[in-house]
Amino acid sequence: MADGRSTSSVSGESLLFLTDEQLRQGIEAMFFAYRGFTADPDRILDDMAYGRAHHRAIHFINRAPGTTVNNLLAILGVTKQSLNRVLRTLIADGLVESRVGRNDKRERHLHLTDAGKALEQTLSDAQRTRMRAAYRTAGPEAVSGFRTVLEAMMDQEMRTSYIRLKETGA
Amino acid sequence: MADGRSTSSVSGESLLFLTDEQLRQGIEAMFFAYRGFTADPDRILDDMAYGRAHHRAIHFINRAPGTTVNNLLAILGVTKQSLNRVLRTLIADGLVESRVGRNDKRERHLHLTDAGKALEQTLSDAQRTRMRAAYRTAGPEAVSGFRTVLEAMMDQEMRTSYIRLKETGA
DNA sequence: CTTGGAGTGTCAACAAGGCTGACGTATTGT
DNA sequence: ACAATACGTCAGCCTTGTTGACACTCCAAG
Repeated sequence: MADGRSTSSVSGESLLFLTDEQLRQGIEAMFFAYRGFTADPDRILDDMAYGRAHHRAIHFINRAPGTTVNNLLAILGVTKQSLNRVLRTLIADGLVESRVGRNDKRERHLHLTDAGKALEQTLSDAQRTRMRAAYRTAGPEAVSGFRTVLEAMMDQEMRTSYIRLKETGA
Repeated sequence: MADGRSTSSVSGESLLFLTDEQLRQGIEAMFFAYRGFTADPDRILDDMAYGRAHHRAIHFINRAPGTTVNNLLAILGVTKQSLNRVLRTLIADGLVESRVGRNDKRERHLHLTDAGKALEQTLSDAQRTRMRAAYRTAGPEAVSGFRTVLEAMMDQEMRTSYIRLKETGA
């Protein structure tokens, strides 16, 4: 560590040294890339009365229709009060529908309305466009590596959520 | 788009189709991974009176010692009022030093004090530890792809900043 | 059937960290 | 001399996170 160096795994024939400099470049890449990643939906949301928190809620409700509030809470990693404020406006604006659970009537199952789906489409189109461009530029092998590193970077808890969603969608 | 499919670049012998599903998985991977990415320094900062904004300022001052306020503003992509609030506390707490420019006395050149460097080290150690673990798990080829995709995902402006920093450090 | 606890909603208060607008003060360059 | 630049600061606003407290519904166990 003091010499800014750390041993690493072997890659085929070459030994990889992970210097602090290499790691820092990765850190900065994440910082700058995340800014780009959120920029396009942010621009769209700015014109409306919504923010990034609304986007996240809409995204995951669309991804897992009928999900409960508690479930969404766990995925988003915020307090119910924070989520509720966002959810309330989305429901009031007719983008999200909250249905009382059939089996357990305490639970609320969340669904996007047609208007909600339309907004989701608009937002994720914008985000996917950038993603698609980046993927094409980088090429398939790079994309595979990209996903592998991101997965390794998640907390165990989040990795579980991520995998579950991934399998749901596939 | 309606069929959830979009053509892409050719990869050696195989044709890559970027389905909306694949893109969405990438989007979710970014979301979950970024949470992990910031989690460790956030925990440390929570115990002090600082937040993520302080971390960012400290990081880039350390990265480019003597940088001007305007320069930092451009890299961080915030207003001077936002940055100033953070900078003021860091200077008051003796972590950052602001020196009047030699050539142009309007400019303030920012440096970390010893205490500032110590905090920077603590924060980036935590972040690098996770990064190193992820890099090792994923392997060298994945790391290369990871970086390639992230670079392609940045805004042109940010890519320029990123590259400049990268060359500075190397 | 009562009661504890889980799931949910909501109110209040607060903090971090973005933003805009306006203004002041050096300093520099034309 | 004057305009532009670099910086600092005050005031006010927004979003989105936090705690704490409380109420309601409903399920399940005693």
